[in-house]
Amino acid sequence: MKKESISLETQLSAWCAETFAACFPGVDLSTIPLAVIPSRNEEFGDCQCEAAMKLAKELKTNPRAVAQQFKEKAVLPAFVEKIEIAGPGFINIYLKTAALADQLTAMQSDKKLGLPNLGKNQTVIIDYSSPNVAKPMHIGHIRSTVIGNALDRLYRALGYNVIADNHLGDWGTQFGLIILGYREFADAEALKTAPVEELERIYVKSYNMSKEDETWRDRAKAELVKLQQGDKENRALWEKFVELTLSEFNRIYKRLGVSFDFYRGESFYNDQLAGTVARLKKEGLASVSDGALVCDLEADGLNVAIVRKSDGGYNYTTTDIATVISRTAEFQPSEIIYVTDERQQLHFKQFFHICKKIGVPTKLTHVWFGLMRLPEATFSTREGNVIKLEALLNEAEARALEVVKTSSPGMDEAQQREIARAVGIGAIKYTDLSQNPQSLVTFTWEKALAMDGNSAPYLQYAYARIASVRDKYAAQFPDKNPDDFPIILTEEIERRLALKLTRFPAAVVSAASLDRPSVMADYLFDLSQTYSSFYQNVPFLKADEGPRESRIRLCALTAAILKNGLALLGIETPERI
RNA sequence: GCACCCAUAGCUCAAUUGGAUAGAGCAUCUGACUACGAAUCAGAAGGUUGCAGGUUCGACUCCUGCUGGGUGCACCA
Repeated sequence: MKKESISLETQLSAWCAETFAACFPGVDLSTIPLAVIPSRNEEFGDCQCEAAMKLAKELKTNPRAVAQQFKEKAVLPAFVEKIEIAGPGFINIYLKTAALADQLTAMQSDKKLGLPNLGKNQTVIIDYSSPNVAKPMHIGHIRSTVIGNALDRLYRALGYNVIADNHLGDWGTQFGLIILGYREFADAEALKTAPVEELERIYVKSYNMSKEDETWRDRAKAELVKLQQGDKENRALWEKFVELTLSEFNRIYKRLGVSFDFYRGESFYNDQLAGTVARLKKEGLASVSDGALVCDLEADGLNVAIVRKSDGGYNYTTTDIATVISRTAEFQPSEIIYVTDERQQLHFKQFFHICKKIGVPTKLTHVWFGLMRLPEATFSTREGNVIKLEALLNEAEARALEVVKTSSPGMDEAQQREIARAVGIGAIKYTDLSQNPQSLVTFTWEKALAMDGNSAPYLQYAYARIASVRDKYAAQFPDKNPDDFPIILTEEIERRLALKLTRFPAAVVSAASLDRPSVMADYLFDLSQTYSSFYQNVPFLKADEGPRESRIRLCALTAAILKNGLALLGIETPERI
């Protein structure tokens, strides 16, 4: 990587570490966080270092004195204007404005906008979306899909070799019920027009019958056994169910701009389950209890996990362990990330623990999010109060279309629709991505489809305005190239914008390493707010030559970051909205 | 009963993982379209961070105990 594309904070962190080492030669600094971070408050410089206070705690001395010692010893890097000691021992750093301009120039000449190649030669598997076959996707599925996809994009942007795997729920006891129900009361017409809905109807009906009718339950069980033993007819039916479901899911994924490298459902690992259990037994981790084979994790505070049912069948703990073993052998990933809702926390803790015990070296991460609820209650298929994902997408596009029509009445209809699609889908995604997911979410249409304030359309609007400025500039000054002029930061708002622009790479790194797309969304919104203020308060096209070109360049870099940053969240940026 | 999670402005959420005066958006109020797109901007108002203790230079953040809500806890995934 080119040296100038390393963020200023990264360089300053290294500089601080060196200076502290010089001040305190005998002291072990390895455990002290020495990083330089963006200032928490703009009035206290551009960046700050809190290490003096942390170090003072370690040394049991006065933090201000430590900071003072640092300041006396410090030889300022060329791009630093000055440093100041403040408060209990903050080291506030002021950057030279010219250095900021240089940093922007370097970013602009880099196709990756300064993103580091952190993931070189590392494979990360992201397991997300993972819906069940024969059940329509509803609004509860969107979070895993959208968050997982954003992580996918973030890791890829940082150079990781990402494998996106859709671990479909395509195997299990429900298929006995569905096969039986299908034979008895499938509606051929409904199966054509709305296949997954019909499969679900069949399942629900069959399930309810099994609860009341023992004979029915036994027949379903028999169908399941036949399927598991490879019976041709049942196998063909199962394949048909999977195919019908997938084709419908793919239609939704396409609308969402989501794609996977693999669709390896649970069935893919089916023939590895017996071996997995054998391995657990061999390692002495499994024991028989009430006829079932279990891993007792009581000692680690993780209850008991069943790995083979008393009827000899396997359950999802076993499947998940087998999946990890298989993935590790095939891809040697450095990490596997799972994106699911919070209800599965215990399950993941259990099987991560077991994997560790059998010596799986891979880092396993569970990214969980709060359950989606309706204002009245938790929604469930049985209650019949689910909102289907497609209905949500349709509604989003319809509402966006209304807005587009009123604000751009002259546009032809096809373009209006295309924009409404990007804006509507973007709004939905952003709603899920812009908040820390670890709290339960109450679904409201109003919130899901927010179009102003902290929302995707706000960011898209900022982008479209820049695109418009760019085109107007090109039309008015066809013989000029802004890049032939230097970036000069004279207005305070220009400097503030510049500082935020330089922090794009750090935002991406942070979002990925915390597995929180919301960090990226926060950054982009903050950037957009600063840009909007710049836009509203400083003339571009009417400015004198020089400042004019410099501002056009700031606009261009902002546009590039908005476009790329939103792309990392899977959100499109139309040139006109 | 045990475990995990959540509680911040009227509402929806932030707070760089222990830092300086807790910040945004919506809603409310006041201003700004004969400058580049008003899906915008400038400003005002809004807080005992659920409660009570504790740890320390410093707590929304960590510890203990409560209150209220959510979710799990043996053959569904």
